[in-house]
Parts: sequence; structure tokens; C-alpha cells
Amino acid sequence: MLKYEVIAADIQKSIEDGALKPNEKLPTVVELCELYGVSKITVRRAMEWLVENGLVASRRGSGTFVKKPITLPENPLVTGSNERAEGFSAQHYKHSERVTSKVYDFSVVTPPAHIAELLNIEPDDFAYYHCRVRLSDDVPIAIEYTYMPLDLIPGLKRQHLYGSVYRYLRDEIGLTLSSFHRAIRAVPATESEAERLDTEVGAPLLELEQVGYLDSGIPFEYSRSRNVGERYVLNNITLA
Amino acid sequence: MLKYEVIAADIQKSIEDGALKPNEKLPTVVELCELYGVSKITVRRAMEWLVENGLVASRRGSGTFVKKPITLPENPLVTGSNERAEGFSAQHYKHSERVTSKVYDFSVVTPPAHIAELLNIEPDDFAYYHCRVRLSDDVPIAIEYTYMPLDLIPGLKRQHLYGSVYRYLRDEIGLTLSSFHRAIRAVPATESEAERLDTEVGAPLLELEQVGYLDSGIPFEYSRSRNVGERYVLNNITLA
DNA sequence: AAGTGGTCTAGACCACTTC
DNA sequence: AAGTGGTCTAGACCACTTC
Repeated sequence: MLKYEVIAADIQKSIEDGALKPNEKLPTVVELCELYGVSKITVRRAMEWLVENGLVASRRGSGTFVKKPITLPENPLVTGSNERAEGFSAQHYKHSERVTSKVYDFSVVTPPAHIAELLNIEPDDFAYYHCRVRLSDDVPIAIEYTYMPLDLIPGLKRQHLYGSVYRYLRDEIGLTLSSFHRAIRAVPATESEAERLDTEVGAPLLELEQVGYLDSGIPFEYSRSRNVGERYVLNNITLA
Repeated sequence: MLKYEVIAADIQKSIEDGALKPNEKLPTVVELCELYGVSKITVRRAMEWLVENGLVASRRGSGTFVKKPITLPENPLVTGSNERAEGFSAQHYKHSERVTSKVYDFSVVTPPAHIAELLNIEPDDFAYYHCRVRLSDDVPIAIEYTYMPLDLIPGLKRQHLYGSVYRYLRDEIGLTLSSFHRAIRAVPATESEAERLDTEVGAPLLELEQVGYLDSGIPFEYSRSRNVGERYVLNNITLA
């Protein structure tokens, strides 16, 4: 664990267990430097992390203060975060839900031209294609349509689709996932989606269309996931 | 403009006008230090900005490389960014659209309990409430329901609702907006929304429910904006 | 072995707030 | 005037990649 991570985690813990109360002033940057025996830039890193994650607000000239933690009402079944791309399994296991999948299609195809383009492969290159529905405690949450370049990923099997594909890529193949470009939309459920997701035709779905990149900058997936509107929320902190 | 911003902007420009091509290696950190006569940490800041904005990928031990810029298909009329909260007007003027508003309600009320809670005001404190539809080139894009604490904002008038309320808060009142907590959902249009947004009842809307904060950490707005699914996309870059 | 990015030190200097 | 966070310097040291 890096030094700035230790500091940020400590402060986060103090806020979460109430040792630091909303609107309370944190120790000054200089004090924290002395406290942890680190340099100013390291404390700043920790502060930046806390600001980005919505825990504190810094005001030049006066100090850094604990924000009143707010959670917007979470009626729906399932909550995702848009800060980091974690994949469905990682997000849901946290809440000790039982995540399962129904696989509707798993094949090797030559993807449509615009998808080949996004994946940076030739029009006649092969890609895995799969369609699966993700369920949390047996309730269908989302349907995914995913393309992954064949050449990049040796040995993807149907069985992997029942668990976390990202875990397979990371732990078994040793790929390093680095970033995702996302477009977020609201779309109506098609007839087949309505059936597979146990909802109505035309029901609002939250669509996340994304291209995922390895740290090498190479795209490793094109994916469209459509989440049932009334069962899924995406949470997010944004800076002005 | 800060030094690291200058460096980041230079490199961004080189990428955008093609001087730096996809997959090309950037100068090393040390080279950039010499080139700009700055210290390493300043170059790192610039690199971090470029990584966060999806322009380059850094690989320890080998270098920093230009990413193939991708833009996901943008069928819809209007595109927003989820990186920074800019407000409707700022996002849309960029595309040289004509942004207008229809105001359906503007009043002072005591907000519902859960909203008062989120705004950190007493249950019987007053707040401005407004409901307006935002149009881009006369096409309705979104309907907003917003509460703002009365005490915080002197002199909000109906006329301000026809332009950018954020601009009023910033430039006229001198408030500094700092961050937004957002929940993103797909919801069906109600009857009145369908009529005001010129769409069907039950049509998918992209809802952004958000609490906005001042740099002092005080909430200044609770807002729910519902964007017509087929006319609006939110774009976003996420790190793994 | 040489080259690359990543974290960190110990401070300087500045912008801004508070009193 | 004193206190606070924000940017930056000039380097050290390290982890990792490439050859």
C-alpha cells in the first residue's frame, strides 16, 4: 500500500466510524505531514483522493473539511458505481448477493464493421461474441452483448461466462485492464429483452455501451449492457 | 494557466491535429522536463490529466503512448459529459445549439422531508422550486425539477430560469460550485412529462438525480433531470 | 545494463482566508 | 499578520520493461 493510500484510508475510516464528524476540520496539511512523517505532496495526494471520492472538501486559505456524507435514495435492487469499472460480479458480490448468469449465445463471429473499427481489428478478423443475462439473487438485472477479439484472448470457454470474465482475463491470462470509454443512454426493451429480463416490452433500460482497453492501449472488448431501469442505479461523483 | 495544464494542452493539441499519431510514443518524462524546463512532478501531473481524459496510456518501464481516439456512435441529438458537471447550457452551447427553456413552475416551498435532509436544511425552511424543460434548437431534451435553499441564494428570479442558473450563481452571487453526487437511472415518462417533452407515455428517460455542493461543502441544489432517451447520451471515461 | 514511468523527500513560493 | 491549501523545484530511489 502506498503512503498516500494509507493516509487516505485512515482518514476515510475516521470519517466512517464517526471520529471525524461532518463539517469538522481535518488537521492541516503540515500537521498531517508531521503526523505521518511524510512530505507535503504525499498528504496532498491523499487529500485529492478524498476530494475525488466526495468525502472532504478543501478550501484554500481555510482548511479541509469533512463533507456531510449523502447517499441518494436507493430504491432499486442493485447499485453500481461509475467511478471505477469493476465489472458486474465485483460490484455485486460486495452486497453479498448471489450473482448468476444465463448464457443465450456464445460464438465466434466477424463483428459488424463499426464494432471491428472500435476494436481496432480487420473487418474479417474473428471475435468472441456472447449474450448473457446477469442475475442477482435470481432476479434478472442486465443483459450483455459483448465482442472480444479472438487473437487477444486464448481459450475463452462457455464456463467462464457463468462467472466473471474480467477475473479470467486478469488472473488467468494476465491482461491488465486499464480504462473504459462509456456512453450511457436510456433505451426501451425489445421483445426478446423483455422476456429475458422479465419486464415489459418498451420498459426503460439503462444502457452502458463501452469499449474496454488494456494498459497497452489495445481494445479488448466492445460491450453493450442494458440494465432494467427499476432494478439498477449508477452512482457517481462529478467535479464542477 | 498552470504549468502542467500548458503541457497537457500542448500534447492534446498535437494529438488532435495529428502531429502525434495513435500508438506513437510520447517523449519520455525526462525529455519533457527538459523541453519545458520543469520538474518531473509537473510533467507527471500533465500525464495524469491526459490518462484520465483517455488520450494516452502510460506503461511503466516502456513509455507513454497515444491511444487510438474512439468516439462511440452518437446517433442522438445531444451529448453530455459525465466527467465534469457543466450544466445544460455550457454543454450545449459548445455545439452551437440554441438553448432555450420553458418554465412550468417557479415557486417557494418547504421541500419534502427527504429533500430537506439532502439539502441539510430544517423541515420548515424554504427553498426555491422550479420545473423547466430545456430545449436545443427547439427540440425538448430534458425536464428538470430543482430545489435550492432560499437562504443561500438571494434574488433568484424567473428570468434566470430562461438562461443558465449556474452562471447566475457563479457570476452574480459569487458562489463556487465544487461537486455533484449523482444517481443515474432509466425511468419511464409520466403523462405530463410525455406531453412536455413531446414523447410517449412510458418512453425511456435518462434520469440524473443530483445534489450539488459549494466549495464550503454546503449543498446548494437538489435536482432531478430527466432526458429523453433517444435524444441524449452521456459520455464518460472510467478507470479500471 | 540501460531506459522508462511512479512515488516520494524537503523544501520554496504563492494565493487566498481569517483575524 | 498569521495560517491555510496549491503548485512547483531538484532531485533520490524504486519497479518494471526492453535489449
